[in-house]
Amino acid sequence: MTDTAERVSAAALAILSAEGAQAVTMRRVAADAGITAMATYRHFPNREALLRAVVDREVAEVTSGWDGLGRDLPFARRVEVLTDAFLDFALGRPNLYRYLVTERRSDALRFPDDFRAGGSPAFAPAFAAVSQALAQGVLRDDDPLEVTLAITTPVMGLVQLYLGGRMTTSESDFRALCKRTTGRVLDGLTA
Amino acid sequence: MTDTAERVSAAALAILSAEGAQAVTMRRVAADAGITAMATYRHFPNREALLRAVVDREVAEVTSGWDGLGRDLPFARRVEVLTDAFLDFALGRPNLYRYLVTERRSDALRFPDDFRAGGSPAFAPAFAAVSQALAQGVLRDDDPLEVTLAITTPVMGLVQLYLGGRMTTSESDFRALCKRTTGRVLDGLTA
DNA sequence: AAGTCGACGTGTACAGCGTAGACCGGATCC
DNA sequence: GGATCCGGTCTACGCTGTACACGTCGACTT
Repeated sequence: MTDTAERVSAAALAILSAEGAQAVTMRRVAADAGITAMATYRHFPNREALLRAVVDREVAEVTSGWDGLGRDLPFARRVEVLTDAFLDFALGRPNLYRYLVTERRSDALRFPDDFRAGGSPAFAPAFAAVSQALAQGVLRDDDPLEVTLAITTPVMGLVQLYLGGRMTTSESDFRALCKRTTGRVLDGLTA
Repeated sequence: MTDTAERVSAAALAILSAEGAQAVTMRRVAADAGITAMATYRHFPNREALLRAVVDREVAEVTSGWDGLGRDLPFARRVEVLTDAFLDFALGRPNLYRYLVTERRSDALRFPDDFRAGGSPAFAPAFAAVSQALAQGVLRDDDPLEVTLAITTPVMGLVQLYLGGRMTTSESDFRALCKRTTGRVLDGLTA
């Protein structure tokens, strides 16, 4: 990656993080990087590819620490730690997260095959934790992929509400709500 | 609502449903409605307001039948029926649904106050079902709002994955997965 | 009957967007 | 030393939302 390409990426990431994808215009990115709009196309074929490259790198960076997270903790605690890491990302970089889940890309990782293969950096740690808990008999015998979904999707749904401005709660209250919710999923709701 | 305004709405809804919000341009809506782009502004102050009006009406229409849904069924079945109705909407009108959850509006209904007051047409039926099940002792004693979230957000998260093209499953398999997931939430995951 | 007014519509125009295409200086390679 | 390519510029095209000035027509007032 040349120096200029690096500056372009950095500019795009800064705008995306601060103001969201719609604010990332080629002209503005180029201006911030100190070049002409058209010079940007020497480094990225088009706007979409630029955004994708930027987001991919950032996601890889953010999720790189998630792998061994809470490996030695009891399962319920481990889930909390993973949830916190996920929320750090989703709430800490809301524009990035929103773009990530909103964007429809053809090369997206797909359930169930890619997920089973551990291709998704965000899903894999949870999947590993669930698999281990199943092996240890902490969780009732069940399909590990689907159990992982049952644990992770509630938080995704809650984050969707929160980032959509549908919750008045403070961030810390929201985080607590997420943990209570996963707790309910683990314990069940029926009497 | 004048006849022209009605045609504008209809045109906007058609484009939105078929191709998504980004395809709804004022010029195209106007052309489909048989007027000039600027005439549209006689009826709606701007594009955002047009989209909002259209979506609001459609959502009210779609959710109007959800109220008494499955009232006489046992709770688990009732949840399935509500899930199906929700999925009918989310999967049947994906562009509409996507716009709805993506859009950040200042007047959005907010958790917990508006939800408790039953303001959300999509949330209220589930909330009513949960409240009743709590009263009948079918569900373990808990906060009804949060229990409703625990039941509904997994499906929202799954739909986010599905509509984002992150699932290879067929629609019917996906619907079954949604129901298995809510089943797991009701029963709990721990051994 | 004449005058006024508001609702509805058009035409023109502007600034901003992604990006195609032509061009150009300089380094690098045969 | 000529060819090639890389990174950059400038210009331009076809889109977008929408501001603004203007025209028309029915209804209401005087």
